[in-house]
Amino acid sequence: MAKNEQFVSQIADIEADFPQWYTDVVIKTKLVDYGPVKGTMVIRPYGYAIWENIQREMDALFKAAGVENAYFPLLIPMSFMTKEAEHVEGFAPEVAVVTHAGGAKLEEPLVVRPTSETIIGHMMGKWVESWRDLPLRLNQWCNVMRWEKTTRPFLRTSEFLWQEGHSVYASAEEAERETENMLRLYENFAKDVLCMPVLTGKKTEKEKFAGAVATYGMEAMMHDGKSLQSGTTHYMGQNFAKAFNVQFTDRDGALKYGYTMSYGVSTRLIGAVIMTHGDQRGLVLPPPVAPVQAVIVPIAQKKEGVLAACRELEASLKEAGVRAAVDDSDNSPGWKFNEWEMKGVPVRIELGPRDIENGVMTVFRRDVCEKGELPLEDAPEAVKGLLAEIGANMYEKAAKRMQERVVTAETLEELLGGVNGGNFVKAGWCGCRECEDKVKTFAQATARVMADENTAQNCVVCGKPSVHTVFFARAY
RNA sequence: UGAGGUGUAGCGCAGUUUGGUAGCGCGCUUGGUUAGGGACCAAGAGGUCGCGUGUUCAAGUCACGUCACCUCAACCA
Repeated sequence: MAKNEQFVSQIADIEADFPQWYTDVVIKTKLVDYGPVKGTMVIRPYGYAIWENIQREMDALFKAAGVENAYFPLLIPMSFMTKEAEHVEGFAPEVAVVTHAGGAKLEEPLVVRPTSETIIGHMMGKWVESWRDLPLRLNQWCNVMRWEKTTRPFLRTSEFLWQEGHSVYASAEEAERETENMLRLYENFAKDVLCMPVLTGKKTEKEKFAGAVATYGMEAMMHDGKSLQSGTTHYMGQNFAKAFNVQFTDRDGALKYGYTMSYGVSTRLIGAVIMTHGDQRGLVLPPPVAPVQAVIVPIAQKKEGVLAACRELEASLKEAGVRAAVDDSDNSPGWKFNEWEMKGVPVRIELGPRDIENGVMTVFRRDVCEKGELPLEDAPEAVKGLLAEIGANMYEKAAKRMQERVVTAETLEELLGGVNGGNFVKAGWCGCRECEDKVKTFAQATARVMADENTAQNCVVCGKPSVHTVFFARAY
């Protein structure tokens, strides 16, 4: 018991020191380790398995929507980056540049992709000739590099894994619609797969992607009330099409520029999941992405028949499509309980001589930390039902917390009070950059997304009529 | 880039004030006993005290320099 307390105390207090709690959890649960180059992280097998599950689930949605996977080069000629003026301005400070290769200085420096709009735009310019080639809808799973000044595992690292989707359409309407559709796809993914509620909406001019006409984002609320941008979609208009000559001959025989859009989510989603669902014991993983959904802990495992019964249960769960595992290590049961709880496994099954005798299994739910008993008969169906219930409960819990912590403000003081209390603050905004900047200076909060409808009367800063109702929050 | 802090075993730390044989807890290895919430006993392995220069009979400890990391600020689809 004393030992347990000592161990648990190694994880920072989630209420008192949330950033430290986060760091403790990602390191101690062996999700990641720090890389030798500053700002990089090594994703360990347990962390990578979460990413694989995210990839698989999201890929299925993309395929169903008609998006195809492709791959483009890591290195981009510097000249590509400079073709779109705003784009280069936005990314220049954080690109890594390759100046030497093959033992000699390169004629033209190459940038390590911070995002692939330019190189994909370049290729699309070659591939698109006719209206029959459109729409062209591609996605790639890859790594990108952005040389950030301060980093934190998953939330902001110099190199990270993501998917970036890029599409060209013949008309502005279609491209804009796709931008909003993809935002909705992300929102549903957050809900159904990550059990995570998000706020979605259009970004302000100040916050939009470098080179975009419009950016939409989804923002998740972390335990401390700060916001984490967890996915974005961008409508580019013809900005990139013109920079990269993405032209096609339309039905009417006229040569026209296409309309492009892009969208992406990254390993940051893992950080969002950790910070949304985690508790004082460590991770709480949504069942759809948990590498192990049900761990079986044998009790008195050296006793005749115990381990065999565990294996049998494991096999039947796997048969039913549950990611199950038996922990037959030499550690004591208590040690295993704590270890797997810290690692966020949704369901733990304890199986000992007593259970086997009674034809039951002891079942522990990670989301509510409660133990119960279920009959061993029909265990796979029961566990599957439990996993679904856990997922639904995790979403409800997080959604309720978010709802409770969205407040409105009429004045800057109220806004400051709101974000200080760990809330998202819904407030009116006149639409000018000066007022947006004042909020940042006064309350260290930024406009996360704009609500679909303007429901506020006046701008929270200057008092002029409100043009957009904005969700302000402190952000990671 | 500004301010502050920390570098001692895999992890967490004590030791630095006042220079004198390198320590503790956890983890790890081996053997045994255990097992329903981080078990116990015994025996082990593991360190150029971030790096460099200097002072000294003697430096983890003092001085100067340097590097790395952390926190806050700034920066940041």
